[in-house]
Amino acid sequence: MTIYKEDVLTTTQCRVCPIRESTLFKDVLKHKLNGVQKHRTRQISFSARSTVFREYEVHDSVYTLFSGWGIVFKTVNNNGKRQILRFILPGDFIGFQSNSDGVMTHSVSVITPAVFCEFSRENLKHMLKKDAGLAVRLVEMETRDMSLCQSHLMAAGRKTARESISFLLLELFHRVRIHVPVSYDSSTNSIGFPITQEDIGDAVGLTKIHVNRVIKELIRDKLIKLHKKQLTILNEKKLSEIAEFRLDGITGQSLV
Amino acid sequence: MTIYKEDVLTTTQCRVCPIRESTLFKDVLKHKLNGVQKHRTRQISFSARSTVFREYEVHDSVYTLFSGWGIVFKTVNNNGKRQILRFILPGDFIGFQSNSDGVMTHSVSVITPAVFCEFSRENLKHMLKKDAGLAVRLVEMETRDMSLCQSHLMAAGRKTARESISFLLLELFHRVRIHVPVSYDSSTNSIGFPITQEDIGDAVGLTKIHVNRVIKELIRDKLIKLHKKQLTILNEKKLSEIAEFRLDGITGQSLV
DNA sequence: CGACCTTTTGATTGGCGTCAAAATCTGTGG
DNA sequence: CCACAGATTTTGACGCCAATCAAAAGGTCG
Repeated sequence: MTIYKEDVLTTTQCRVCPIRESTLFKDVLKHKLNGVQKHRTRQISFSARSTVFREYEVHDSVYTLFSGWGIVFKTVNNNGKRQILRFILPGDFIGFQSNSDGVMTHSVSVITPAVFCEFSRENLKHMLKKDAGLAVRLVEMETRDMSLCQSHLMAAGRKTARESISFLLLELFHRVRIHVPVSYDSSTNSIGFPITQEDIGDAVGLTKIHVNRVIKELIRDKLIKLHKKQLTILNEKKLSEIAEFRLDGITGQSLV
Repeated sequence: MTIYKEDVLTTTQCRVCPIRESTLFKDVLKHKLNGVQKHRTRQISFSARSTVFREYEVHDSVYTLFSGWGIVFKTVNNNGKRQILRFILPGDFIGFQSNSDGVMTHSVSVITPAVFCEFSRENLKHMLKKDAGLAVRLVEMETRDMSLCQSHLMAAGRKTARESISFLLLELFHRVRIHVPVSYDSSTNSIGFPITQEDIGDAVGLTKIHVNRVIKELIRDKLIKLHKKQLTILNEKKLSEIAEFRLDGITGQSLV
């Protein structure tokens, strides 16, 4: 983990960052950014597969991802197994918790090289208390993440391997397509897809071996193509049926 | 579903209700309750095993549970299987979503006879925009629920049946003990426990048959007792170790 | 008391895990 | 630019946890 930039961001720097529609500070950018930036805000870059913070650690920053992919996960101490709770894409917000001791309930690390913008959680909490609009935006993002988490719970608990994996692929495909358009190639209907089959397994609750068997099936059935870190959706209709996937909850519609 | 009381609640009626510490309207009770109550607020009671609202339906109310137990769940359309996403206890808040079309992403029904207090979601959204304190409280509750959902995802994905079931029993035990003290008997360390083994299975992603086998084991090992809708924790230390259970995230500490 | 719901037990099956190892890809240094 | 080491994917054999099927026993409520 290397500090990319220690000093405070300027408004200009933030404007050029690829912050997507549903990002926490969307409205803030217009008129309150100076307030946000006053307190220990900086960019940090991480090398591939490195750790941002760990479960059980005290950590008092929150982050917005600028570029790269990351994961939020927990580990079973008994057996060391990992469960990925969600994938983080550019524009996503992480690290917020409402407990007062600052002990994290999950770990975050990155898959690819990644750049985050860091904020103080305490400062964010102060701002939330004063700015209802900001708080509402946070609620929105939380409910979207909650909806996704619930879909994953349903997949892990009640769906077959084929269904769960199809769901995850479609979810990531559409999140990238909508929120990270630079990584989406509309001519081939494909996205950059930097995660391993082991990551997929840890997200849906399967072993990498079984993930591989199922993915080969999906490829054999001409539903997807997966090659050189590129994921192509060949038959979205059929895949969506298998996964029982629907776009609501991915789009992140606004409350306002 | 029967309408218990059509007219608006009075402040007095609300005071006597067993609203627990972390309820959404905690602070509001003091000085803003009139505002909350102005718009179509009433009590509704449901008979055991009846439905409050269903996934895919448009539904524009939100609720606080006064008494009884309920569940939030989703159903796999392919095979009709149910996944319980969370159990609702007195004081819990349900029905909030940030999507604008009001189509619910999950179903809610009750286990026991239950009484809810109903609010208009639109009205709540308006209030949120004006009242940062209320929004912050909602964020708090959302993050607590999120933390629980993530724990369940980890259980479903990466824990054994014994571990998952132990976790669920401990979670419910402590939530009742802390938030519904009337249902907790400290002399026997037991709680009223109205759910079936099938409900447990649908929450952790197992069949009722397997749940039964595992629960019999837990009873044989003198970790719990389960009789006549009463759950007794006999060996909390060992059970917590098996489940990797910790109280953080259940207590619902305040952000403020 | 009778119908239905829930729990319990037994027998059998199957989806996915585990173990092992080969094949392929990737990135890094010489 | 190649070589090599480690990471990732792929394949096969085998085992086990939990699902499925079936049915009895016990509880609950009108």
